[in-house]
Amino acid sequence: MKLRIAPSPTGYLHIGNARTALFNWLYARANNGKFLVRIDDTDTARSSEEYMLDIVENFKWLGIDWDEGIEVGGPHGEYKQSLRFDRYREVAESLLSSNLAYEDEGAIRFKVPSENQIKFEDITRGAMKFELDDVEDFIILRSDKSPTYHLASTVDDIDYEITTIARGEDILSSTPKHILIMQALNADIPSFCHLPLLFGPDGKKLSKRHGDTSVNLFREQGLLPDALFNYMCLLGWAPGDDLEIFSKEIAISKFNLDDVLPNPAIFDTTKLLWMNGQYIRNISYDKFNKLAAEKITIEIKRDLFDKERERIDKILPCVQERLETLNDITPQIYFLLDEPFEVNKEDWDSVNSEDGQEYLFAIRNKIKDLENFSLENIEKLMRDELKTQDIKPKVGFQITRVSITGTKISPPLFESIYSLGKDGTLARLAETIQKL
RNA sequence: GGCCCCGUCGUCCAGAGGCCUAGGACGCUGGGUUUUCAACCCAGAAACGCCGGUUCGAAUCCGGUCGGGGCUGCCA
Repeated sequence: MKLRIAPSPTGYLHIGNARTALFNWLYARANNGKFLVRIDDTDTARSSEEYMLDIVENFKWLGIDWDEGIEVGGPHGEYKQSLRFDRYREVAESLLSSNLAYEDEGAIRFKVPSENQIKFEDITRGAMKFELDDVEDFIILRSDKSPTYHLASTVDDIDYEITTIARGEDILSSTPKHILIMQALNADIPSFCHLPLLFGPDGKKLSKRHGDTSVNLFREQGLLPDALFNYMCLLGWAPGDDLEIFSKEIAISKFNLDDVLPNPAIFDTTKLLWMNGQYIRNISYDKFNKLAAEKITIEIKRDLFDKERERIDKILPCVQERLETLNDITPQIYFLLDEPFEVNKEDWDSVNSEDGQEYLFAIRNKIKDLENFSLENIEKLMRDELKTQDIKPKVGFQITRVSITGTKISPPLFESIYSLGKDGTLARLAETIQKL
């Protein structure tokens, strides 16, 4: 069994293409088959090297690997259609000379036999039947002698011995043309599977007009590849037993193209974000720490100082619990960086009170005298002072939070203070008190 | 218009004649926990497009209808 994905490098890797690649990959892996990646760049005007690199790079990022094709090589050259135009011309010429095609204004058209029909079995859709009367003679070689998609794709599928073609449903109506070419070339007809399309929230084929739907974007937004992978699996398929969060291994062990739903799915990022949060919470501390450092560095556009790293290390476990994407990290740890510190005016006003101010003075003096600046001692000190003054936690803690972190929304208070360190905390408190 | 595909909660999925007074998840609403935001826990609202037929019995099979979508390029 051999499957393939054949992206056209006319744009960054699109989420729809990624999903198609994923299902092909899963099916190949589930059946001990081969998976091949080739580049369908017959549209030379719109294709670019940059897009090709992006597509390949993002397949890898998602954890999709391949046994044959672009970059990894194989018995059929470089797996780029733009390098095989001679081969396609040769096939077009042979079709021409055997009278199965004809010239039309410099182009070559395939002659579709009339009064006949093409039947095939689609893996997810069952029996398909097309009347050839409805299929026009179609161009296989353009007047500039470049091949069209129908020709190039079909010739490659034959030459590379693809046994199962699983692609988007948008090509379902073109399949009779491809079968026609295969028959004309006396090739074996592979199995076909037309996967349901991914729709945007408006119920239309997912495309540019729905905004950026590239895999890149999700990557930049701080999605984990495993989370995206898992989520895409769920678009048109499920492993059963109401299992929703699962590993690639599980997916491979359960996957079957037969089970893929024939109806389109709307790509909605809400659940994806939730799932990403689940994945973030499940990765190891070390891995999270590494990812977080990378993200922060990118966002503040400089390396972290050792002191900053120490502080961030302390708070990260708390941060890991309250994230949706990796991009949510920096705002939460920003108060620990050696960057200009600012208190949000609105937040300050909403937590400011006379009791609060008194509390601030008191804990500042107590912290100054605190010898062992441990998490436990900080908590004890702050709770004791609450009792001394007989005020509610909210009154004392919230004003402290804003003084220390600059905002009402932050990681847990004691951990934040502990991470900031004694000197840092005293400095922040002093700064606030001075402004009173 | 023609050809083709599709139709279960707002969304994703379960359901392959009786286990369905339709299940799970996200989201939503309410509650709990709580020093903020999250996370977490509990509860709730929420769907078989419609009409016929087959059958003792249909979300499941058939027909029609309506609705949505795709293709209809010398794009893929």
